[in-house]
Amino acid sequence: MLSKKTKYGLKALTFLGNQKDRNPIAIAEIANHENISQKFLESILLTLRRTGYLGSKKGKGGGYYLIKDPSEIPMTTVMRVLEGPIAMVSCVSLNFYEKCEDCPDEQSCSVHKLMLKVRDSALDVYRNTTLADLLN
Amino acid sequence: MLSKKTKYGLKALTFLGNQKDRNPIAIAEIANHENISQKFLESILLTLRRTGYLGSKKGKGGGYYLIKDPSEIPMTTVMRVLEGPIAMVSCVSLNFYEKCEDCPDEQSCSVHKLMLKVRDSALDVYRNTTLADLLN
DNA sequence: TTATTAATCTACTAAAACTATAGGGTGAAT
DNA sequence: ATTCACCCTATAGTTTTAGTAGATTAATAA
Repeated sequence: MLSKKTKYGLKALTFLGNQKDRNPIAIAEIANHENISQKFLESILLTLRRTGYLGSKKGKGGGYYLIKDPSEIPMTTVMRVLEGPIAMVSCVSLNFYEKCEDCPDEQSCSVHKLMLKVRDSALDVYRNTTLADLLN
Repeated sequence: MLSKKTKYGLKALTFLGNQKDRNPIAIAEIANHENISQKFLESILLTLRRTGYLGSKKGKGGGYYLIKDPSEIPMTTVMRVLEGPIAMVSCVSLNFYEKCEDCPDEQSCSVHKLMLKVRDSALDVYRNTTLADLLN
């Protein structure tokens, strides 16, 4: 299951991407429009800012805005930042590889074989989809 | 992340599929060979039996054995039984569809769009992989 | 200039849900 | 009598999803 964190993060990015200009938009407005718990969204937007997708402005009239062009925001990194590793098992993870403790031989492991395929297919989707593809 | 339930279930199915004959194999032996908590594996094998993949025999010399040919066990149903819906969001699930409460319009929802692609690609893998493909 | 207001930032806490596992008893097959 | 699957329950641990309280920053009104 996709975590709400990822779901909310994607919706927020989309909402910001759909704006005409890039003026700051308050958390409250995004949360309201997308039916998201404001405090939860706050922490999500913070991590998206730290990743380099969003800029923020404090004080009155402040809020969040897209820093990059939507076509330069690939789902690969968005998913990694919000949801974590794309691989369902660490032994097939590109960025977070770890050997399975219980598994003596990766090559002959059925879980490894299957999850490798699944990872490749998911990666294919994420690599070929940017935020721009999800906008209206 | 793939749950250990699914991981263990797959390993058990593979272990049984790799046997020469179809004699019953005790839970303890499978658990031992695959480094699995025996009690946990017990409940997993039970659900696999109820799904119709495994048969069991009680008493001395008892255990579990494959009922179907490995080529007739598609990963689609194995994953659904062990891991749950293949879709990461219920609004793109074939077998467990549910409308998102927060989302007013599915067609314009970015999460929906993305997860539809991911589901299709995962489904493609699972549908084209049977237990036979994972054996040695 | 000063006070007020509106917003992000930070950290801590808490409730709820889910995961993984353990324990003990029952009953069937040998 | 023994060996196994079967079934039910409980529980520790982890993750998710928030909520609370306050600090910080910036714009604006007095």
